[in-house]
Amino acid sequence: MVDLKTQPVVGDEAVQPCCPPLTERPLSREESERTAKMFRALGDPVRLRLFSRIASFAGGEACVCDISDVGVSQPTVSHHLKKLKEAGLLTSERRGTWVYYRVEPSVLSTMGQLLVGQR
Amino acid sequence: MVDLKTQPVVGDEAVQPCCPPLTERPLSREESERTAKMFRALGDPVRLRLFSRIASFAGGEACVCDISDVGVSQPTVSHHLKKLKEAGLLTSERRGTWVYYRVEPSVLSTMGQLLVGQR
DNA sequence: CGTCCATATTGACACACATCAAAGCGATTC
DNA sequence: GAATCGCTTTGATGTGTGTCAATATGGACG
Repeated sequence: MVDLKTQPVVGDEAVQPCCPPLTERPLSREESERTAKMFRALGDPVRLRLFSRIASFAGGEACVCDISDVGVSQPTVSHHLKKLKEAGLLTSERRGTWVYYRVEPSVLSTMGQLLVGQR
Repeated sequence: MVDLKTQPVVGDEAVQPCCPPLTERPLSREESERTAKMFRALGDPVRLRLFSRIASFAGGEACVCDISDVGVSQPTVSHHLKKLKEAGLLTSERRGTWVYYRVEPSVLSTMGQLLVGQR
């Protein structure tokens, strides 16, 4: 049911231990570019709802059809899912007719540490 | 002078616990609107650098002059600081000739909990 | 008062982006 | 193969936003 064989990286390029907490030292330009992309991806209400629906779905993944009733057209849903994927927040896999999205495992804790430091 | 548009988006824990972790349950439309505003504020590289510089500055606050060499013009810096303030992430205070910005205390942990749950 | 300094606001402009209808594509079923 | 379903891509459009130059504001100091 839940297949955890995939352990992809975050974003289109490989990501090292990302960044220290925002309170530790000023971000460099490159760090800020990379990090801003993730925050911006969650900076749209529709994307945030889609992300939250996937993250809280039973099994940790959701078919597009499970989450697409958020008040915008289906192409728009697809557009937002693509953006979340490009930001490295989601991964997707086609299984038969359906496409399943799941939250990239490392993302939540990485962004969390950026905000609050060591857990 | 009290500018209502600069009041924090996140409420105090007792008053209004903002939102549960994104993984707990799907966000409502209102919750997503409110929360997306904060993420969007950090979704620009320049703003993220400014925020990080303030957050990591000695004393927990910084004068605009301390942080404004981020590669854009002075009006643009001012514009970004205003946006961060409107999102509830920063507060500002004028002292003599200078204006000091500091991170709104509750913000980091609130956004952190949104991502990683209870600490 | 006048000048200088630090920051904010205004106005203009180019570009990014959210959105939808329509068309395309992959997989299943008949 | 044809029809259908689930989803993505394309193209068009209106709105949002990052940026700067110019200007305004507000305090400090002669």
